[in-house]
Amino acid sequence: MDGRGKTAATVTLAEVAAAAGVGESTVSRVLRNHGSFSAKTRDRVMEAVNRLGYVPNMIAGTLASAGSRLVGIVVPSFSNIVFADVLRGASQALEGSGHQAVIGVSDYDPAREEALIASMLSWRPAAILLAGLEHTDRARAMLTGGGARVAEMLDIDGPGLDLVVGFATAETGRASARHLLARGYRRIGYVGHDLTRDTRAAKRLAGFEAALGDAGLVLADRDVAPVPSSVEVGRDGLDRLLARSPDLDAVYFSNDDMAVGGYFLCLSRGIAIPDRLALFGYNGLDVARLTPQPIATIRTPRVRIGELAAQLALSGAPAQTVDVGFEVIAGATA
Amino acid sequence: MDGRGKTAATVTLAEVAAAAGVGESTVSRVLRNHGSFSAKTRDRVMEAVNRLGYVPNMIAGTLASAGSRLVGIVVPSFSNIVFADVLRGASQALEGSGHQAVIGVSDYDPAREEALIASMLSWRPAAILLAGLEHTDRARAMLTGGGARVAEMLDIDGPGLDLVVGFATAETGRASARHLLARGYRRIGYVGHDLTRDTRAAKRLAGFEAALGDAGLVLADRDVAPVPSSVEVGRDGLDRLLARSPDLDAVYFSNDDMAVGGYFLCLSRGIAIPDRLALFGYNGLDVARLTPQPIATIRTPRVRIGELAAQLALSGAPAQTVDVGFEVIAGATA
DNA sequence: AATTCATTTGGCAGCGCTGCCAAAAGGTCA
DNA sequence: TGACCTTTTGGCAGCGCTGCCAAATGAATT
Repeated sequence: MDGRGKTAATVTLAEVAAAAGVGESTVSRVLRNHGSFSAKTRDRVMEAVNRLGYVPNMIAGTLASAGSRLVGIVVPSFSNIVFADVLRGASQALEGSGHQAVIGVSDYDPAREEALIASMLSWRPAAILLAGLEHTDRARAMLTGGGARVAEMLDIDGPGLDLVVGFATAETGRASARHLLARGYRRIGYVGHDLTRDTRAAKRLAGFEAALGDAGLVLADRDVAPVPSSVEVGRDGLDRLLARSPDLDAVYFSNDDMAVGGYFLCLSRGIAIPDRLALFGYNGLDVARLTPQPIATIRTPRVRIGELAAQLALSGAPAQTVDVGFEVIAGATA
Repeated sequence: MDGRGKTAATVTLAEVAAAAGVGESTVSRVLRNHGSFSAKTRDRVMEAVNRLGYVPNMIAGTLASAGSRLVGIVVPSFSNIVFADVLRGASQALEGSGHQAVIGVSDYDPAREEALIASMLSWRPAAILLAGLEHTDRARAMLTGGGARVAEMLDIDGPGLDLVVGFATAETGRASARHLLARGYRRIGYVGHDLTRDTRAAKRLAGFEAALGDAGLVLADRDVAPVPSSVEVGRDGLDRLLARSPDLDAVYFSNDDMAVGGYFLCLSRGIAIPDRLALFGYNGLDVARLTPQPIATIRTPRVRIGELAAQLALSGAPAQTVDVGFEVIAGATA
């Protein structure tokens, strides 16, 4: 137990073969349940495997057979429930097919994403799953090299590299605006977080503003904090926004974390929801549906997106874009 | 573009060597910046690498050099912020040292954890990071095989296999009880989730009850739902608990998700907090600190735990248990 | 018993890279 | 100029496994 990863006495296939008194290829066939062998042989081999505590070496197996059972996944963050759900869906799908997820976090940084993609490709993964359609040119070039299938998840507003699984991001913003407009709200503000990093949040806002424009309106005011989204940032953003524009009758938040923060501010201040102020979020977050008044939001099938992306990427499906849709949840705050 | 992961025309080290007019080992040395070579040679090699778009094959490299730069991480869930934070910490640490995280989700199932460990070991990882100290015997046996360093995270209440990084789980329960007792609460209930799967939640409850016992008290009532924790389960659990035992003056929740659900129930019902009912959670969850009244809870350094576990496992540190401690956050609900 | 065919098995050449060693090239000094 | 030392370089044998092919075995048929 010296602490170094020296693999003291690793048992190899050849040793198992010798112990079982069969050839190496026979052991390999039995272990992979591939090709034919007699029941007697199988028992002999399995006995030796268990007795010696043999653990197959995927590194060698992959090298020999060309084509790994690894799948690279790059997400912007672990903390955002959106990506946690996507990862969950993807893991589920991978589990079934005997693949392993190699996961990296880009922290919403395209350069980090590029670096992660490069290092993942060096493991010759069967597929790479990414969030969104925005990548550096070099990342694109590496991915189109042809080695691995590529699935871009969550956003379908634009051309993809291979597989694209998601929903129309800008359209979610438009739908949110239409919902508020249909309920008669006219003096609408926006509370958001770092839009330069979170390009999908920026697309939602663009769609939202476009729909307001169609109705002859503009965003009355906005507060955008250059930091990641959180309950706190939503609360403080709404606080600032209302200080500047007390006459707003509705606020669109960049996501449900932010909206929950706004909701808490209203609770603390005794601001009547939705009569005095309507709130609209984005994500269908668990906690936002269970506040005393469920928060109006957009629900997207995130787990399904991860699952479908993984399935398609591993099934050899042709390059395509799959729109899984989204749903407006009316809630009680708008 | 037939969709199969065939790696159309993969460039190999040998091809780069030929293109640069040098030997294979020279290319290898330059690429790994290891051993000596002249500046002129380096430029020639790098030019060829870029021109051909060479991507090193880690599979082959690892096989040849014995010892991979993969680190296996098995967590019970992606959705629970605790593990998201631990993963974030671990990823950060791995990033710096040029390692890749291979992540699996056990869904709180020891058998699945065992299967994941087995399949990760077949990638000959440098280390394996796990949540908690509870594992199947076979999992333990595989892990002590010596191939990879092992770090068990979050819980230090018991013997570990190698490295253990966390805090005294039962003691968090005791501290929670002492806090409530010090504030004068005596009729205390518990609202929890699936304790057979979440063994750490069970340990917290055991500690909590032990501290009550020290004060000559017992848990007045409890509601335990056999499902994963969520805001909704906490809300409904408190609802049931209060229907049965309306005279409780405080409730301990299995975690902050659950406590937030309870808090929302109180808001809806107009139950005065903490005068009529005190609430105590566990986790130091973002949203629980931002409710109009911050929820009393225990904060643990989760990101730090992931980071430290990864660092120690990769640094060749001797087997040891590191207690990173925890903190009682008084909040406004107890 | 001889022939044919299907099933089961073993041998061995790589997969692409690294580590080791020996050889070549370059520098220094007498 | 030649001996000696240092730096740089190339060759090649594996790492542990899989895929291919040929050989051995067994069953069925004439």
